[in-house]
Amino acid sequence: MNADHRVIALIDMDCFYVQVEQRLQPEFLGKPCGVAQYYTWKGGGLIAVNYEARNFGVKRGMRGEQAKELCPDFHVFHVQEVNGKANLTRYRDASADVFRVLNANFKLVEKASIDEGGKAGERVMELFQVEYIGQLRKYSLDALQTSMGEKDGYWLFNLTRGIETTAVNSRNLYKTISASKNFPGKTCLDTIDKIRIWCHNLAEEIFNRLEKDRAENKRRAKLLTVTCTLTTNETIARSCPINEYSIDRFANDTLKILKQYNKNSSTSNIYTPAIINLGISAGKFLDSVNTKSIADLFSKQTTKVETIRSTENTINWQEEDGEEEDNNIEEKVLEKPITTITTLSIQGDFFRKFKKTDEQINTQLKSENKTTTSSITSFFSRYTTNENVLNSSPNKIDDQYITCSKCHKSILMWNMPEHDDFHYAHELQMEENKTNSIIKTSKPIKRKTNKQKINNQTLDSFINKKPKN
DNA sequence: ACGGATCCGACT
DNA sequence: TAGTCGGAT
Ligand SMILES: Nc1ccn([C@H]2C[C@H](O)[C@@H](COP(=O)(O)OP(=O)(O)OP(=O)(O)O)O2)c(=O)n1
Ligand SMILES: [Mg+2]
Ligand SMILES: [Mg+2]
Repeated sequence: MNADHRVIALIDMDCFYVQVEQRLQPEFLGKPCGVAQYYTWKGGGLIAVNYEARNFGVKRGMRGEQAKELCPDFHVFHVQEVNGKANLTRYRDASADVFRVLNANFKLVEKASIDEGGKAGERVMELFQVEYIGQLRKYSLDALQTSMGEKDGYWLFNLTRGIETTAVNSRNLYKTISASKNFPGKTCLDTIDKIRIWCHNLAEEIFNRLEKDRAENKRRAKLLTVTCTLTTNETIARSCPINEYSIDRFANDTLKILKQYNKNSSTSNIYTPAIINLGISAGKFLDSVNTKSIADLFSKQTTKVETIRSTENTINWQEEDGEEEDNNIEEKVLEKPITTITTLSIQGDFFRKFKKTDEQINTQLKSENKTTTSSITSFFSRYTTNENVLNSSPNKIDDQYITCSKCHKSILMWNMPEHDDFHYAHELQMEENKTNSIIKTSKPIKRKTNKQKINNQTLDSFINKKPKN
């Protein structure tokens, strides 16, 4: 794909977790609701809020109780809990469903995280006193590089001229699998017994997710990282190798690491300073097919697991039993890690910021804008019922066709939103070509609003797939 | 007591 | 190159 002529579509589900719940309980469709984690502390913390509820001022991060004050009819869905910890499996699975559909229908799909806010965007706006990205064109490459650094300045210079050739990544696989939990206030983990239990709970969740990942993606995590925050407010992260997927091994390894920060006597059950956040993460995935042969191809790589310094001694990671007679515990053998993709950190932040700006612009452009919006259920049905959504073959019944007013082509009814988008994109392109040819005052970016939704049908009749969960 | 989770760059 | 830490979302 030539980066000069490519079209990148951005797909972002509306209030995703809420829709996942509504799909399971359709009686709440059209009602203000949100998804919260936990309950006992002020009705739980909201992590997703639908648009009906946003109209009442309900926001992510609010407590369920506060949402009820703002919106008496507000309904709270609660995240499933397993062993007293929020478990996001339902949403991960739903997300995987979305990506299965996307991957089956598009050549190149990249998972991104585009959100409002963003420090880099703010810094640029502040520094250069601009509101729109195009206004940056009045600054020289030199000026941009002086303020933003050589790399980011160059990127920005080209970006403002419509030049951005970064490849779209085709990978969607996560690089880490992690499970963590806060233990605020009185709930802090201040005894070995409590810590042991939570090491086990987190280990179990990680294990389950790793096993599923191994089956689906034919790879194995090689590194376990334990992260904890103590009441002293310091955060510590330590890693150890994963030799085998096992709940007990994960739990025991985690516990062993944590014990090294216990200032109390090792015979006491009291743990000081207490733990207010505990997390386990698995990463450094390696393909499990041909692992042996691949490992043999490269000379053995030795990786040092950082020594843990305390005033008295230096402790290194070591196996429980001495089977692995690697007495030089300073070094352990790990296979060569997979190559990681690097991207400029500024990119995501920058877009995030200007996305917000765009939304401000939207209010001015309301009347001429439209947006293609549909429910999550219609997303699945539409993109799974047709063999080839984008180029569906025209051997269908006549009354399913409509004539496009712009190009007078006969278009399958359910392809009309996409077809219409084509014209929309085309118009944008023409406009952009005009403004790009000459460097002059920039125009606000023309953008679709979220308000006027066409194709917002909640087409229950199209539902042919329901989750089991 | 604004949680759980993921990614990435800087630093060493 | 590997592990740790912190920032960002
Ligand atoms: N701080 C956050 C942000 C998001 N999410 C979860 C819940 C969201 O439903 C999902 C998708 O994130 P979005 O930022 O896309 O938010 P929504 O889809 O909920 O809302 P919008 O309609 O604005 O996209 O990720 C979360 O748990 N914590
Ligand atoms: Mg969003
Ligand atoms: Mg969304």
